[in-house]
Amino acid sequence: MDDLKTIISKTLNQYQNAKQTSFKNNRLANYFRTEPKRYIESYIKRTGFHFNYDIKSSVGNGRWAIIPWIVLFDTDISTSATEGIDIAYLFAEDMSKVYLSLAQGWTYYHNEFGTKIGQTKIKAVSNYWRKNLKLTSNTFNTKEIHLINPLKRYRTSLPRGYELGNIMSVEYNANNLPDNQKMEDDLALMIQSLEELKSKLINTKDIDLSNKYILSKSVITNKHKNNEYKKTPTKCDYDQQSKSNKITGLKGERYVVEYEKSQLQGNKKLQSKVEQVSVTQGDGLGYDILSFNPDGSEKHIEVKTTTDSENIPFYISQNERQYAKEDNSSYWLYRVYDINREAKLEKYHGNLEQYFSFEPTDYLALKKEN
DNA sequence: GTAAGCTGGCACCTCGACGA
DNA sequence: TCGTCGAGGTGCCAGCTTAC
Repeated sequence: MDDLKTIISKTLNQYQNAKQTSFKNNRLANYFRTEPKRYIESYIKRTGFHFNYDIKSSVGNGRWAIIPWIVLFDTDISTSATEGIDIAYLFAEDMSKVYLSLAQGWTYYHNEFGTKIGQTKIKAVSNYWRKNLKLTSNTFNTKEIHLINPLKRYRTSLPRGYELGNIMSVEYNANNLPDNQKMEDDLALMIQSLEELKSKLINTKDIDLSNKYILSKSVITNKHKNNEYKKTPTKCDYDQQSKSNKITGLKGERYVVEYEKSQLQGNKKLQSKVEQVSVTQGDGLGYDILSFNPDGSEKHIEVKTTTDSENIPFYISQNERQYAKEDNSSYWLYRVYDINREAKLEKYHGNLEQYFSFEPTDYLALKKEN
């Protein structure tokens, strides 16, 4: 199986020649349809990211595409390259470069608004996300990307749509591709950004609703100090951000696993049973880490991690609160903070009501009966 | 008035998924 | 295995707009 760098390098080097040959049963086209999916899937499994995803790639259907692409979807918010927001490798027409981009599907805007207005709309939404996402790394920038020759006339609006749909990106020059490890690291950071964006959507099941919300520019988000509500395009949901920040969360969980093992150094049998169940069994158990007390009784540890101080509030669901009450004797909440500097840990045992106050952050709206 | 550019509609192509 | 259908993409063409 080829790695990410090899896949991208092969495409950059061979695509223009391949375009001169028949599209049907083309070797590069077949390679491009299968190999990126295979590699990225194995990468996600290896890294332990937990989200529902799909991977697609295209060099065109029936004809060679001007801009070949590889797309990684979070299927909660996007299932097609034509709509929603996803992570895309977009190859420049002249194959001089490829962008890893947090990208919007252009066809949605095209079909909804037509080419001219659609371009204005998609640009507005890109700008919105640029302002409202934290740039977690200096790797990415929010400059416009250049996939096509601006002096050339194109029959299709797709390439320009891809350019305008870019929210943030990193450019890889064909003559100076980074090593595979750097590409994987960038992909991990981009997944982190996508998950942050997902947490800020108005409705993750309806991207159309979120787009309309952004385009309306009448955004009610933050609770004002005087219990009034103000209109602002900025959301500051620290809790949601914390929840969505998979990388930070995984780092925190791994930190706790190592910490717990260090506490069980005298009992190798118990030490070997410490398990990151959020990865091995999924999120449904109500806790992240299975560990043990020295007497062998189980500890069910929920890990809450932030990059900032311990005073930053964190998100906890109603189910998690309920689980803490029901599993009072075994339940622990480990609060990991300053994870990117010198990680620190605070531990809370049993019912969380004695340690924290809780504020509701979401409401379920039920239609009133007439 | 005319030519060039832009846009949307439509036709057509291939591929992959799915069901009979 | 074969037929059907949807997805994703491009080319052609007519109609509208704009610049000279």
